[in-house]
Amino acid sequence: MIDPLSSLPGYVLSRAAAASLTELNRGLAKFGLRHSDVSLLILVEVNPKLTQSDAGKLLDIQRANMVPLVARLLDRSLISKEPVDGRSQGLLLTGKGKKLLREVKAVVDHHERELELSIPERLRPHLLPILNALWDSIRSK
Amino acid sequence: MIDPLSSLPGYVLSRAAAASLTELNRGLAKFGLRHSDVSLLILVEVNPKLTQSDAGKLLDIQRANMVPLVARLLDRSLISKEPVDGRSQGLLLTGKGKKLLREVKAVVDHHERELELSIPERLRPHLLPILNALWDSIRSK
DNA sequence: TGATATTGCTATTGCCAATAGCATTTCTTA
DNA sequence: TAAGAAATGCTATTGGCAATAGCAATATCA
Repeated sequence: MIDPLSSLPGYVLSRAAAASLTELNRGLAKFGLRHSDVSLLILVEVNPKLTQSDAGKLLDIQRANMVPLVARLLDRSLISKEPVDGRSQGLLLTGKGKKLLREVKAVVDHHERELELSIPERLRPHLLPILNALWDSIRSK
Repeated sequence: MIDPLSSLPGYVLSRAAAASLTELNRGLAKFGLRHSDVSLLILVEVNPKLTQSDAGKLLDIQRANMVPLVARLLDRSLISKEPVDGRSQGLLLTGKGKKLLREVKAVVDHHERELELSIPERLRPHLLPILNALWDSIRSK
């Protein structure tokens, strides 16, 4: 059985990412969270009062799609909103959010470490530069 | 605005993949195809009479999810089925499928080339080995 | 001030992956 | 060879995520 796809970077990139997400989401399930929730929590943690729109720009998620994501975390009191001006509100981690995030981060860290270890040692230094170069260039189109 | 996510390989992998897929799907739209359609077409082209289940294994798509995918391509007469034994059927490209695939491949090739060119030259030789290592290791869990 | 941009939102659509379960056929092995 | 196990294709459903179009309120800028 011939696999003509494993020589296509774009295809392998997508497959690897899908498999990695499935794996990560499996680990996050016990918190009732998805990877997108976690990415927002991490982002808000280091950027308190970040606007929902700005978060979307960093996460590459459109405004309209941020709504249910933020709403879910609000419902669970993991984040809160605080008015910045008449139309925008800053996002903040609640105490509950901070506490949960500490546990969640252990899962994320483990996942990231496994990912690093899964490639040959000599290639590891190139992992992040390559991925970031890909992202930067595609996103800026 | 601090971006704590760009140092997480798993996160950047997913973002890069999502952006890459969006880009590719934009190019495929004029054929009324999605990336998943194309991956199956390419796979069947080099593996005539490949079983739907085996295709799923290579594509990392579950049996149940192969059904609508195959159905769509059958409806458009891009592939056909031929009995292999009492329960399985082999997939084949039709003439129409082969013809369309030739055009589609130009778009895919262009996309893949852009991807390669988007990373610094010295990193290019590492691109496929890294991605394939990631995929292999995650998938085999 | 008037035009333009931004923010957050509603509503909808489509793709994709996961899960559970079913009938039929094939394989295995005792 | 008969019985249990596995494989194949499928139905049906669910949930997550991204894309699009459009709206009201607010802010910005010429």
